[in-house]
Amino acid sequence: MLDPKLLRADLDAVVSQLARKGMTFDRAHYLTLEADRKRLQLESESLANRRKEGSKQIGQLMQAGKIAEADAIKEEMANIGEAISAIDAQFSSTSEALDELLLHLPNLPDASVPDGFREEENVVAATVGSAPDFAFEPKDHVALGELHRGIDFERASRLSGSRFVVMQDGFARLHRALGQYMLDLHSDHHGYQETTVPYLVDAAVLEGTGQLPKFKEDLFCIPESNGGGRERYLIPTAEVPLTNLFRETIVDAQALPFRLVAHTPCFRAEAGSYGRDVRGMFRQHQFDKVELVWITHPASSWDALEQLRGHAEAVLQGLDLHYRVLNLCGGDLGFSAAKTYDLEVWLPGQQQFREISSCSNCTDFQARRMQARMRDGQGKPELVHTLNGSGVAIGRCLIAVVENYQQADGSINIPDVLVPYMGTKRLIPPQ
RNA sequence: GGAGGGGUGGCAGAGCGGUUGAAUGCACCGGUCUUGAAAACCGGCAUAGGCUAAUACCCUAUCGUGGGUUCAAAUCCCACCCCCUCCGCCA
Repeated sequence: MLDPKLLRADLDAVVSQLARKGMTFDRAHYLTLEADRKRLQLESESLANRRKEGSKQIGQLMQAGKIAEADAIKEEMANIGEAISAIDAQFSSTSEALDELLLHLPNLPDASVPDGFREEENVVAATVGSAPDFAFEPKDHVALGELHRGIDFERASRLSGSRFVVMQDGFARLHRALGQYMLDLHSDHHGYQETTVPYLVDAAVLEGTGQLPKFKEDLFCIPESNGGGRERYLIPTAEVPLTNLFRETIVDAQALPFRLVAHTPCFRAEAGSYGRDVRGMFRQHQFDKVELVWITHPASSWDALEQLRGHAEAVLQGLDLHYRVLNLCGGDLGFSAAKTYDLEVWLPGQQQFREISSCSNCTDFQARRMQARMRDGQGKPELVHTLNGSGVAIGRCLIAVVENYQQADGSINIPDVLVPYMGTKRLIPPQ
């Protein structure tokens, strides 16, 4: 959420910054609501003040035994009470409308974010390594999965429909190895605190990180089967529970930054992507991901973003994969992000770079929604900054490994860092 | 699933219809004392919203959450959420 005070103080700046994200802001609607809010709030509060004073007097008169005088004021206060309820009804409906409007506004892009609205306008910040040079026609992961009998879409769809996968044998093992490798790398070498989290969370938690209320159709919702009860949502990323660990808390600034890592499944309805990436397991309703989250002092979040990006890159470097880093343009930024680096890995099967990680600084946008704060010295509590990044998407990483490490005979070499987890240096297709 | 107990400031813990944003203790900050530290003593110390140039003053709200009763609710009533103990069941 943006700071409501910023909208009041410098609406022009907010409007032009939102425009960089491709968002048109309804100025007139906002100004009307804001004017109403101010008028109604002032009115309601001054009436409440009179009632408070009156009630105090009644208390004093009653104790002094002046019942008749007390009764007179009681009558007056009863009228004020009615006036207050009338004003408050209007006030709460305008302030709800205002909150609703505010909850739907995305974070503002940082100055270092390039202009643009299309994917092609993202800026390549770095390109690392080089594509493997195959002396044969490389297969994609679907063909390799078939050859190794390691990936089974057909049986998965019989269980759950499209966009689900079953993996077995070497592929299943590779999937596990990748998760372990990433978790160990981040917790042992990058200083992250390994964390396990719930996969089902309340709506308020998703509101905290910005998935709700605007993107409900992207989520799987789980009502309790007995009809009543509360609704919970399957997490679309571990960013949601990890970041919300700090909701409604005030931490000591000395304890910052907090750096957390979790390996979880992620669930996405993919409502807006019918027909996209239908082949293979690139885009699934359920996938595993190792997620990195930082909770920082507001003064150090930009430095943290560079470090976070480095930690995600280290995963790919360890696997010796070819990738590039994009500085996303304003129009391509996510709802909560002020700046995002995407890591795209080279997939020989598709002959292109595809997203495997996204690292974002959300500044105080999520912190304000969650009321995640810190206390620095004697001052008032201040909002923290939150960052998140994939470190990295496991299923997509598996695709990258098998496609990049395939051999002419269809076997797949195992990257050195994974050998301890795999117990073998090579996956050989079954006869 | 059954039976009880409980949610109050950073923590512990009083208050159970009236000038209570809330006693007291701990923690924390400032000061006195001390060569220094500790102890002791004195003072300060919630959060949010509004107004505002202001992190000043003032106003409003907040004692798990939401409703209700009342001139007035931390205190009474209702619903819900969460936590704890015991029993049963269970990965």
